[in-house]
Amino acid sequence: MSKKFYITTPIYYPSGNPHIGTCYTTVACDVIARYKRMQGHDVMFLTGTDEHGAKIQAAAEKAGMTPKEYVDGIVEKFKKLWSFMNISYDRYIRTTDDYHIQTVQNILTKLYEKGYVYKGSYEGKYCVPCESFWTETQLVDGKCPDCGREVTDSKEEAYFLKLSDFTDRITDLLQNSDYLRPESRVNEMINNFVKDGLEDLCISRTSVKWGIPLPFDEKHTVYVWLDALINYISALGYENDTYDDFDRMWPADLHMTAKEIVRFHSIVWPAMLMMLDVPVPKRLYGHGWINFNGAKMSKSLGNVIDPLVLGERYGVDAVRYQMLRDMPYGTDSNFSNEIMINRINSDLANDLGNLVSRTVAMAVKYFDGTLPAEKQADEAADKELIAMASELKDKVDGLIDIPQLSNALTEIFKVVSRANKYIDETAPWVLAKDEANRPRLAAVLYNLLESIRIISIPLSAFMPSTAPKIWEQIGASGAQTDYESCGIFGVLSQTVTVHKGDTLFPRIDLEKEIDELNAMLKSDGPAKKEDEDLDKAGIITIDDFAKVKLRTAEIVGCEKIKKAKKLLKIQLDDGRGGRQIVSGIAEYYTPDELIGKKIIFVANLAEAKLCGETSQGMLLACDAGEKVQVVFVDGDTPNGSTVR
RNA sequence: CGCGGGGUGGAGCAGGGGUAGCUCGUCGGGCUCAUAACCCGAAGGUCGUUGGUUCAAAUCCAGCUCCCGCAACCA
Repeated sequence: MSKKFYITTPIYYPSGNPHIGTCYTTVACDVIARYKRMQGHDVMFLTGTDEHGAKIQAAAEKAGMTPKEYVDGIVEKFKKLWSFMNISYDRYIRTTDDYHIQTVQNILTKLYEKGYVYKGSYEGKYCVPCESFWTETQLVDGKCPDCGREVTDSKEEAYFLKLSDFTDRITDLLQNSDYLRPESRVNEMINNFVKDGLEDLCISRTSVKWGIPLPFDEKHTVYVWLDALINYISALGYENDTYDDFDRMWPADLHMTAKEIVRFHSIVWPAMLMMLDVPVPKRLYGHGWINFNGAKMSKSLGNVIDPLVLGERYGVDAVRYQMLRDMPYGTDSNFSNEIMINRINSDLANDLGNLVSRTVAMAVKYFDGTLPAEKQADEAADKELIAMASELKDKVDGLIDIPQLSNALTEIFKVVSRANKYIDETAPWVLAKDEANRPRLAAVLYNLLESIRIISIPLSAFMPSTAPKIWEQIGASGAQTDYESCGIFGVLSQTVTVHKGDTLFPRIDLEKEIDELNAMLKSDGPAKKEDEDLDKAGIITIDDFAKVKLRTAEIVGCEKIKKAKKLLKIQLDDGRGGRQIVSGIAEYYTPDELIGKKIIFVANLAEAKLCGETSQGMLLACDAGEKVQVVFVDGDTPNGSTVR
């Protein structure tokens, strides 16, 4: 009987287009899913999109669409990308699907009846026009951060999830099981969120319309995170009639996520399941981020690399390979065009592609493509290669389970290297010079073809379209490409026929490629962003501008605020008795270099407190690339002069 | 003294008490089957810093320092 294996990606939030980070998570799941299928498991691979919430609502309004229309468009993009990346998901869930909504409502009813969801009140600052609650710290100048209007102290009734009852069980789950991996994340969660006792989670909003209504109080919609987490079981048919896989597939064998959402998956999710008396998933893996040229991946920096573009240029399998190969276990990885191209050239073109190419070429050249049955082994020469190839399956099996995909690839490529070395050691071109050596030459080529066959089987999970091309070239087919046959050396026919094929991975000209990619980045990077800025702000009138009172002042005192990384406390001589402002420029200026300088500041900005310090205004500064440049005033302008 | 992770040859990483290892790059050599690919060899490191434990520390402990996330604040 085959064992089941249920693996999930997070469901992605479609407020923008998919990027390489979501792509990594999904490809990693795909590799594991493919590998498990190959091993004969009954696999369910789930991905999807998380389509409710205020941000979607806002993005849709801006685009002049209904939320549903808006997400429909984005979902198409996700599905297109997954199809392009060869993602073999079995099911795609959308949180706007009826059956999911039904499950969420049923679960909430259950939790409510059990007393795990209770009505309380949410206290905070409320902005009436925006219908939004804000915490003290979110306020801007004590006003609504969205519209800038006054907020009032307000209480809103809200529903809470009684996480506080589960502190002990969650602590136990995190510390005494191997649920959360890598282990380094356990301390992070315990110290930050669990140690002092879990707090009940507010799980309903009246301000967000685009969400699932609470079945027992329709004024409220469900907090998106709760809605989202439930997808892992609603997609199996838990509390709905659309699917019927829950008993067979649950608990999940692996939830794959990126590290920033480990918190919800390691605390809220298992607690919810405990409340429902449903078993918790077997494992949660929080992988690191892909950093681009050392900086955090971000759209505002214009360094998002479009997986579609990369895939079109280098081939989908090459991109899949590089992402997985360079992501270490547990921590972040670096990405740059150079890293990617070097990886493709050295591993895929030089080592793997060339190995296949030279082996097949020799079989064609010396035997017209079909090996003779008569072979002559040389145990001393053949032993190591055969041993390494034969042991590969077990090694990769173990690493896939952990899951250390990068190390699995390393193991596979150790055999590739050994095979290349074997060619050098046996020097087939020398053997070919003497007819008497034909049986030995045939054995050498056979051993190489077998090694390639064995390598290509686990590799087929990572590079699903390359493996069949290899099989075609080395004359492997049917059961010779099965998972089981990967553990056996000597499966290919003794008189196998090879077929010379196209180059698997053409070498890439590094310099030329880098130039072209940089040119692409420039053409749709910062310029585009500026336009968006303007669009967003809209056109203002001279009267609007007149509301802002700008004045000059001299910096007479300046010091760092100790508890803050970015803040400087600045004393100004504004010609009217002085004032204090706080500015977030500590990373770019030292107090000494500012004292004595004249600057321009906003004089009629409402007072605010930052890290306990009062700020009575704001100095003008401009973004200068990565840095911030304060606007200084030359000459002997009197302090307090009006700027207009 | 907020919470975590990390500082190992030019770059990226592995190791986690007992001759410092891998990939890429560099230099030299070999080979000519192959995608200017492949194979061998060499150079290059006081394993961030100071002190401690130990017969022995990159590894354990303490202090310091720098980097990167998260959290609080870029008014």
